Amino acid sequence: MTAARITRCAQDLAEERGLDGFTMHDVADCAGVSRRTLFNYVSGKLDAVLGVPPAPDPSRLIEFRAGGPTGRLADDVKATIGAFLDSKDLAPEDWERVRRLIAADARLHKAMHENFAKVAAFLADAILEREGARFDPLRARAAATVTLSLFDVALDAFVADPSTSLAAYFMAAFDGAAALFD
Amino acid sequence: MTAARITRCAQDLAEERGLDGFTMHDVADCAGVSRRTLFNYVSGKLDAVLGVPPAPDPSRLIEFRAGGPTGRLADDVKATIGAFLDSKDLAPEDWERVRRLIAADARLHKAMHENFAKVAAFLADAILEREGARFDPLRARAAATVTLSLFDVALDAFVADPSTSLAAYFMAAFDGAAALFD
DNA sequence: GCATTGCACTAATGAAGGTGGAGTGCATCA
DNA sequence: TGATGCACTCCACCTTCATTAGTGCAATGC
Repeated sequence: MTAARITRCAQDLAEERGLDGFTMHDVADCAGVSRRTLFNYVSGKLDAVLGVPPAPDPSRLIEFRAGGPTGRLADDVKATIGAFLDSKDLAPEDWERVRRLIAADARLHKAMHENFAKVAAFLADAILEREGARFDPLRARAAATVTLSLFDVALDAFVADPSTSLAAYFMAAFDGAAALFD
Repeated sequence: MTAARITRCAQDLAEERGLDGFTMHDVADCAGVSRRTLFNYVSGKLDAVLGVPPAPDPSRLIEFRAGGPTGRLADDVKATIGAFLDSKDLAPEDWERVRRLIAADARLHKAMHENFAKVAAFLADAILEREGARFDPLRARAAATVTLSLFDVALDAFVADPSTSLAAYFMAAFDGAAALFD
């Protein structure tokens, strides 16, 4: 449908001409909507190219806040973020294209980081709710920052070598960080 | 002596005029050395203002690589970084001035981050040596990135509220991250 | 003999100005 | 009610220029 068409057009144009080589008017023409309408589907140019970011699954968040799915915080963070990262159901060649685009322009890399930063902040709030007084604001901040930095590690690894999925790299980075705190 | 004089002059000038409002020639005149000699003491303008970064203590690094001081990785990382952050022996009012300068100019904040990034990379190498095959490159990268992000949390907290030392904030952030992996 | 310094050079940065296009609000239309 | 046209603001990027940061090298002085 329209959002997918927009993404495909934006990616085609970005690969051909680079991020600065096409306008949102070009994308709109390609996708068959007006430029104004385009912004009803994507929040900006970078998201047009990257595709609409997935929304966190409300039921998983409810479960997480209630202490699930396993009861162990680390495992539950892992499961929740892993599911989020896997929720973007792209074919391998689409992931490969996203990877190439991210590698080619630091602004896209930064946008990925920033999109995930929102998720990490959300998760920190959820941790505060779930864990109560055990987590003060500094701890919540540390948790969010660490989660985000592990995403960065995973993203860098994915861009460098896409034979492993972003979610799997995140899991590995998470385990690596856990080993630091053994 | 000379390095301390350079730092004091650079800080005076930075507080009066902002980072762009004085030249290295001004600092040199104030400190009583030539501009050329100034660079024998500091690597650049930002380090003139922040003071020369401490060097990691070689004996502590040797101890760390050998599996010390306690044998538990998390405790040893904490102890080693804590000692490093405490090794800059400034009076409270000097720390307060550094804090004000960092808060006033993002470039100084960034320089602090980058100075610590070198330490974090060093530590990751030391972890690789100490822990051997248990830590592959991705794990080492995750460890370094997490350590650096916890420094960022500590630095932000210190700039916002300097009633606690940078080292103590780092310890608290480290414990907060450890709680994430419980 | 080594640290300081002067000098000349390159590289980097900030300021200022301009521009195209991103992003947004609002009214109209189908 | 969603799509669209239109007008507007804001912003990122580019260019130009001047200043200064940073650096290498040779000379000097203690």
